[in-house]
Amino acid sequence: MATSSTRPAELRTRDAERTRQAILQAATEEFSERGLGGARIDSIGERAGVNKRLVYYYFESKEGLFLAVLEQTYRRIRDAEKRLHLTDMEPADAVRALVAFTWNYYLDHPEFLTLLNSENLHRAKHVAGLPHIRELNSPLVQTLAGILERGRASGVFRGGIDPVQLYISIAGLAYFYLSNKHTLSAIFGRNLMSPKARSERLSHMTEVVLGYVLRE
Amino acid sequence: MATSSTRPAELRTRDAERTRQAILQAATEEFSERGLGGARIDSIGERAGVNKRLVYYYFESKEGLFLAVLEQTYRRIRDAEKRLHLTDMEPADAVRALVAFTWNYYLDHPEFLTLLNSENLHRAKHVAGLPHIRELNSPLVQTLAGILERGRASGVFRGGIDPVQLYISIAGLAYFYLSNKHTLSAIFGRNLMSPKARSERLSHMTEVVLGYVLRE
Amino acid sequence: MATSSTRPAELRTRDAERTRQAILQAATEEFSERGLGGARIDSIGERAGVNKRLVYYYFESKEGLFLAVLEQTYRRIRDAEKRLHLTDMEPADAVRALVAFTWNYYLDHPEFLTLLNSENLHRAKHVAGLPHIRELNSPLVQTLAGILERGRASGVFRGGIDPVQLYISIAGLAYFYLSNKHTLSAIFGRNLMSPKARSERLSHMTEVVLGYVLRE
Amino acid sequence: MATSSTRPAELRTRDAERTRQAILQAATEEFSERGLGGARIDSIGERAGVNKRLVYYYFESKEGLFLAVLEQTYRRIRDAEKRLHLTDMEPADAVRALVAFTWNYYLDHPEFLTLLNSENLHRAKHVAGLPHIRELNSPLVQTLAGILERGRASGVFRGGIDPVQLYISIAGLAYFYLSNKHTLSAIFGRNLMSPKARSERLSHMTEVVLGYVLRE
DNA sequence: TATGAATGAGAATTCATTCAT
DNA sequence: TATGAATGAATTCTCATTCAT
Repeated sequence: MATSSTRPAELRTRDAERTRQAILQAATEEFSERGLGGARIDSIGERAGVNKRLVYYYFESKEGLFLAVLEQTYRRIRDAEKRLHLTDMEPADAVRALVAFTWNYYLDHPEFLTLLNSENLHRAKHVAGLPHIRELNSPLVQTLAGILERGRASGVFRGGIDPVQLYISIAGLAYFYLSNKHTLSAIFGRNLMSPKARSERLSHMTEVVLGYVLRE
Repeated sequence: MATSSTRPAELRTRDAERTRQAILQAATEEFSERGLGGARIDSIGERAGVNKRLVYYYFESKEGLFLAVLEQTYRRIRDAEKRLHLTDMEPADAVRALVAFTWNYYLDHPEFLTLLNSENLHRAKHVAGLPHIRELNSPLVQTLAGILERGRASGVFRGGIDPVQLYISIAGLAYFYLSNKHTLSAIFGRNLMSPKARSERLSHMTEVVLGYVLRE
Repeated sequence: MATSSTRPAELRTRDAERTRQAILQAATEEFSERGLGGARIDSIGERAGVNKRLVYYYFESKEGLFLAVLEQTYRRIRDAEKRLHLTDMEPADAVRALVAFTWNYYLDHPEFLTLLNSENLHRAKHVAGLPHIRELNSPLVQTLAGILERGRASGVFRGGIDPVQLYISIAGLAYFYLSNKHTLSAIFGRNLMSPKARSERLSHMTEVVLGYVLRE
Repeated sequence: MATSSTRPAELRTRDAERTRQAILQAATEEFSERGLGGARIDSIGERAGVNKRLVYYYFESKEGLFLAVLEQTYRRIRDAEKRLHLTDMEPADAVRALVAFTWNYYLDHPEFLTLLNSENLHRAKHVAGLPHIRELNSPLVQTLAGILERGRASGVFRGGIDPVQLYISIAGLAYFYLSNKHTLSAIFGRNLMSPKARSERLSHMTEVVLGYVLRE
């Protein structure tokens, strides 16, 4: 049991925001590891080092908590994207950077993939109810449109590329590999997550994307 | 009552097999719609129109049933792949056909995507225990290797392409779009599943893959 | 715990109807003693000597069980009313019999009063959803109308009496005394339930009703 | 912040009393609508617009609050009764006035009925513990005794009427109709609370009571 | 093979109440 | 006097699974 007596001193506090964040963090891990259905409120309380009842105090219900986790998860990737500054780069470099960013972000934040899977299993019913849903839309799509246009204008990129399609493709190239790493590793009998394998995957992805956007 | 015990043996067997298949089909739907954790044995019994107890009679446990569903699902896609006959085609046509097949199969069998997600959420623990696990490996990888070599030899394809990477990329281009269609639709505010959108996606995917494999 | 091993032999059976009735009986007592909100499913299971889970197996939910209890309770009083045969009596005797029956039924079935109170606390939301709700209507109102008419025709009863009003009045004369016996006893400091007190109440009620219906 | 500690004492006291009353009023509504078991301290705090913790500050516990509500409720009806001045009237008029008062008070104070039901469900355990319990006793019983005696002496009333019985009967005639208005309306399929229906009920009640007390 | 009845171990959620400020 | 934070003990309900026939 995670009663207050077992909590480390720095958490044994009446700091609401800290408690809220601890729960959110614990929930992100739990939902990410077990899915919405498999996650246990008990377990989230324990991970956060708080009384289970507090989860309800702060988030109303399991679904409310899941929604809060989803929101934070989306917010974080959008924040990371904002720090990319692709517009300062040459078009081809910008595309390379985007592919690398996508790959690395998914690699470093596996919870993003599983949470997305959970939400899609539930047909996006949680995010669909969000008031600011369109803000979850990646600003990268706009940025990418600009990059593609710049590349086309300077003659290095082919024309007629839909930035939404390309954005989805870049994501897909990274996503499938990482999201299905367990079954792929088991079936191919090879470790897809070794440093070498990871490096090869990023190279491959970059080549695929550049092979497509670059004018021959 | 005229129970099966009064029927000739082969009829009894046929009924048994029919019942087994009904359960398997119902389970495929249930697991696909709700995930492993969210699926209900009760619900599977109802969908199959059989007593819940029979589920245990035929499949021992929920996990055993999930494993059987996974096996059948993999078997079916492998069977479909075998009917492709890519070796009879020109290399570029073969790649086009592979991309189209992947897209259409995922489109027609959404359960494949969600079941794979579920299994990966559980770190492939079910398929990992399969005795014939390597048979789940797609023969297409070998076929694709041959196609790439043929293309390279005839000068239409670039060299140095890893067939495993390419296979995963083709899958990923289709998978991400379809697996995340709910969140993507909600966030982009556009219907990704309209006939037009689907057709555009396939075109895009094909261009990306051909852009990569074709020698400039 | 009320596991099967603690159940008496005659209940340790797979007789569905008997189990159902045992639960219904236990629930009637529990709801009657503690109200809908105060009743405990655990406690009902224990009283019935069955696994708590069975309550849900047979009645879906606490509210479903409450509804079943209400239905049975109404059915029972209607059945008892049917056995009265008031139409065979002289009008004044019939009224006397009706008053006595009402008093005695409430006295012998205190659960009827408390269940009715609970249902009214919930604004009749359970019975309101019953398909055959009008069948809960007492046939006595029709019978009483006939008695009043016979009495009026033979000159012993006054005219213009609304049978619904009179039916409610007779019920009310008994109901208030019995339903509020605890507070009344506490406040008046006298035992309202002694045989003498009970007999006096019935006499009083009878006089009040006859004083009203009889022509002076 | 300018807290109450900076205010003069009598203002602080007035605020405290106001808060207490707000809680009491909110609790009356909550207990009345949901019963003792169904009432929520949270909800009472919200209704009163005060922090839930204050409820405990002023009333110790949920039961303590319920008791305070009961006391106030009884006090109010007794106060209203005191304003009746039945002794100034002719006996028959006094009885008419008492019936009308009872009916109208119950009609205007539905919380009295439900609170009484709650307290009886709990076998009067709260009021039983009150030190001044006999003060809850209606002075009307004494008054009624006097009226009955006056009426008998002047030859308009019959003799031998127990004022306690009559008091309970008058209450019962109103109580049952109003307390069970939801089930009765549902079952009879007619609106018992329309102005016409209410007026008819009062007429009926008055006739019943007068029919009983008046000498023929 | 088939089924209705029964169960124990959880699971989410509720709620009165107390703590710390 | 007032309040937000925190808690433990229920309580309803769920669910995979087993029993008995």
